[in-house]
Amino acid sequence: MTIRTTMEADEASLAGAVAIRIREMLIAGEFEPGQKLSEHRVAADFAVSRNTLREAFRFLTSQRLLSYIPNRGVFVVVPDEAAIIDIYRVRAVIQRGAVEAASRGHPAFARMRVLVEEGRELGARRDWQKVGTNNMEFHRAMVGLCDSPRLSASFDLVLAELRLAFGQLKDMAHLHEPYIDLNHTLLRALETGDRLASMTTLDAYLLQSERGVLGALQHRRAAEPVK
Amino acid sequence: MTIRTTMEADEASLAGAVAIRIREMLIAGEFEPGQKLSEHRVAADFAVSRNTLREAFRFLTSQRLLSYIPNRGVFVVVPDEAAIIDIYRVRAVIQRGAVEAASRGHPAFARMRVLVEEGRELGARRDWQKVGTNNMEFHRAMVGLCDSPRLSASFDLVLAELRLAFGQLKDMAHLHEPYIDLNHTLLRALETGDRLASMTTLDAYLLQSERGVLGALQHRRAAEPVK
DNA sequence: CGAATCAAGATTGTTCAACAATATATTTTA
DNA sequence: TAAAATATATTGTTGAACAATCTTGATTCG
Repeated sequence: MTIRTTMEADEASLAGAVAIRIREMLIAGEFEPGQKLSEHRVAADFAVSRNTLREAFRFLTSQRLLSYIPNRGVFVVVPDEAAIIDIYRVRAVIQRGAVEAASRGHPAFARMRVLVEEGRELGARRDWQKVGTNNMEFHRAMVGLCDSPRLSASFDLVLAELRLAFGQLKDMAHLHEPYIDLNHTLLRALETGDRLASMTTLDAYLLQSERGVLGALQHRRAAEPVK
Repeated sequence: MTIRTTMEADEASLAGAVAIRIREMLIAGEFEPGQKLSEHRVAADFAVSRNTLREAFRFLTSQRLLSYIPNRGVFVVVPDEAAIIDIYRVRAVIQRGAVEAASRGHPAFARMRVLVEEGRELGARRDWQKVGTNNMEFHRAMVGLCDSPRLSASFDLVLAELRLAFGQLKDMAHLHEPYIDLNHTLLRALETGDRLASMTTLDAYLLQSERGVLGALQHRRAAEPVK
């Protein structure tokens, strides 16, 4: 009997399962940015009742993946520049907290090491899709240094939003390539307990990553203006 | 047409209104800690349908005020020691971020000043209930220094959880009294741009506050053991 | 022609009743 | 007494229905 405290979507219930499926479709970019999700249609597509679907919608809205306008319905969120900037502000605060919380021999390091290695292999294979996921997993693991379920949950939230943003970009191609090495450098600094180097590397990563996303975002805006 | 992006409960919809009412009752301690909330009964009490109530429950679950166990129902969350410790870990990370983000003449300072003043008056009147609320509002305002809606949202989440914990304590009497002056000191350090003093004062506040809550919590456990 | 008005039409908001699936309580049996 | 079986209550989910609100398109008027 697992307790569902917070935001882990429960596959147990149908509503939860539907929420998970929709979330994966959102992250995979299978909906148009800003698209309206009709209760009738989506309920029919997933073969569930409207009431059940509405529960799933509520869940995804609380995850900031869908936006909800009373009496008008539910829409696919399109993270704009302000959202990206804010997301990276959250990341900076939380991940700096992780640097300060880092203690020698913390179990999170093991996972980070595995992920760095995996990242290298994926990079060699030019599988940029998976490199992106791997990169996020690495930073998720890093936040694990805080040993704080709530900080991890908050971090997961902005990360999911970031994935949504990625999914909406056309060619995020090798947007993540440069970070394979940066992550390695960061991990080494963390493991040796060098706070200053860790902070510097982290800040460099965040700045570069944010710029990359903002750039790609602007590129899209230019290609596909307001309709 | 206000967009409901995130977690602001929408009074617009009935489900949202019910969620807000239940949340206020939770924070006011009008439910037993750990109490099960029957869908039938609560739906009848609030004169809404089960489906609508379930939407409200989902919302409050995402707020970590209710816990949800599939096929068993929804229960009033009882923050334990681990939760309190984690909450203060989140507070430390976010509020330290606020200290670093603090910039001269930031609008948040105005509000903080008002709240410090109000806190003094409430303290003089021995209205400890409102002193508690005022204290939380002060720190909420402080997080506003980050200018990050998402950090504020995360902070609101843990603060709501903390209020739930307070509501479950019998005599939180003047648990908040010492902080009236500490908040003033903190504000002064922030406004003068003295990062070091700000950090020191913040850490002192968080440590003291956490101890106070943990102590009160242990006191309750002793008085009312597991049934 | 353009803007405001008004009436369909569609969508969301909410309820209700029903039934299946699961958990809880009670009784029976060993 | 302990385990098993039954009965009862609760949650999970559905479908239909109707009210409230939004959207659309035609109509009218300036």
